[in-house]
Amino acid sequence: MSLQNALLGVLDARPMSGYELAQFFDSGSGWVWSAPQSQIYPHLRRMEADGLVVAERTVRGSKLERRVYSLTDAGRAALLAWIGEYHEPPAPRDPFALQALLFDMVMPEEAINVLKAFVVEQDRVAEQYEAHAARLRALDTPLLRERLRARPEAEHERIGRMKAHVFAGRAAVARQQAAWAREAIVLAAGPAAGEER
Amino acid sequence: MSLQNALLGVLDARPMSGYELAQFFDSGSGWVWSAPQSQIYPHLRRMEADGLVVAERTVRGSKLERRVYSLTDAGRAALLAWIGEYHEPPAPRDPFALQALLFDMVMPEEAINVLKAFVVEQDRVAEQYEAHAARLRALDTPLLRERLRARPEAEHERIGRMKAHVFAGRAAVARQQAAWAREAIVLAAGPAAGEER
DNA sequence: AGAGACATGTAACCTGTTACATGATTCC
DNA sequence: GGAATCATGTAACAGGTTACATGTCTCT
Repeated sequence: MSLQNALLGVLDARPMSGYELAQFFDSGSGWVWSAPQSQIYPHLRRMEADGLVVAERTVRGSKLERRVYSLTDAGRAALLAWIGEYHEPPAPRDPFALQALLFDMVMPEEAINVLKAFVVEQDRVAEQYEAHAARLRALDTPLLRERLRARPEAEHERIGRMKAHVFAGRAAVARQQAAWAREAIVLAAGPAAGEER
Repeated sequence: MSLQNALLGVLDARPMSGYELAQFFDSGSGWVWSAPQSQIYPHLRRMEADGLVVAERTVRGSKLERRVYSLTDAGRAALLAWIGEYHEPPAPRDPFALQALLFDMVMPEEAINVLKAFVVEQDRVAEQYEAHAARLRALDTPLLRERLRARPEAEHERIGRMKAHVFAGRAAVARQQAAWAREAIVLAAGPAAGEER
């Protein structure tokens, strides 16, 4: 269901082709949801069959067709219903926590190397999230600007702050995990030489 | 791959039947990984065919068969190799963040209700994680005790602290998310009556 | 003429979910 | 005798991944 709502949510900002949506979710911009092309094209067709979106066929040059999808009233209604309801979180499935739970089975140096790579990665993603949060707060991303065109100007700042806060939250989680991993490195090293009291 | 490593990781503590493993991952104890029975039984058969585990068939009563699986050397080696290597995190896919990004589309009260339910849930799971971390730190869970029987006593405390730290980390993330959601409630409410300066 | 972006799709496979099916054993 | 638990599975489906296939347009 979530892929569908992600697609509907982006199409609410502006109509897009499958290609544009695939770019959005395949890399970079799709920071809370990602999906490959091969999942997006068929799903758009299904959503069209279900009446959630309509495709306008347009031609670039003389032959190259694009199908530009936009929300129908039914699609928008389905999206709003989903957003307005609380949904149980998915079952926990955290490969890294699983790995970390078993670190006592390997040599400390191995665990520490894995943890260091984790720290680097978490700090990296935290920076990305923070940068994106800043752009949203400044109302300075292409998609947000499209979105705000349909909204009264008085709301713009509140909307920007709400969306920025989502990414700030992701960033905070990543920072937290990096800090956690740094503590884990100390625990994995154990009572090391030079650290005895 | 992770289901497989989760199974191997539990079997390292002690041999178990599919039924016991299914109970472990279906509810409660499987806090970092979960999987239904229907996934576990076939996977154990596959791991047996791959030589990662061996099943000892035993009979309870006069007819009821159980297959008790234990690690082979190959299984243990595969597990250790996985634990000792850094693995790229899975593509981000966070249904709640997606929902939160779109809260500006619905009425503030609706968003706030969803956020309140989220806070309750995150605080609840944080408590569970904290409780489990405390039990691990006290070396007081059945599975950990089994595990420690194969370890020199001098290591017990370090192992307990490392495992507890994993759950403490999950708890910290949950607390963080709850705090984030409380801030989000304020932002969603916006400049409300009585709050003007 | 060729490289790279534009544009849409299919096929095979793996993982995970929901529901169903079957029977034995233990405890009250 | 009946309920709960023990015990092992299958089938159909939904969601996601990797790789392949095809052709157009734009810019150099």
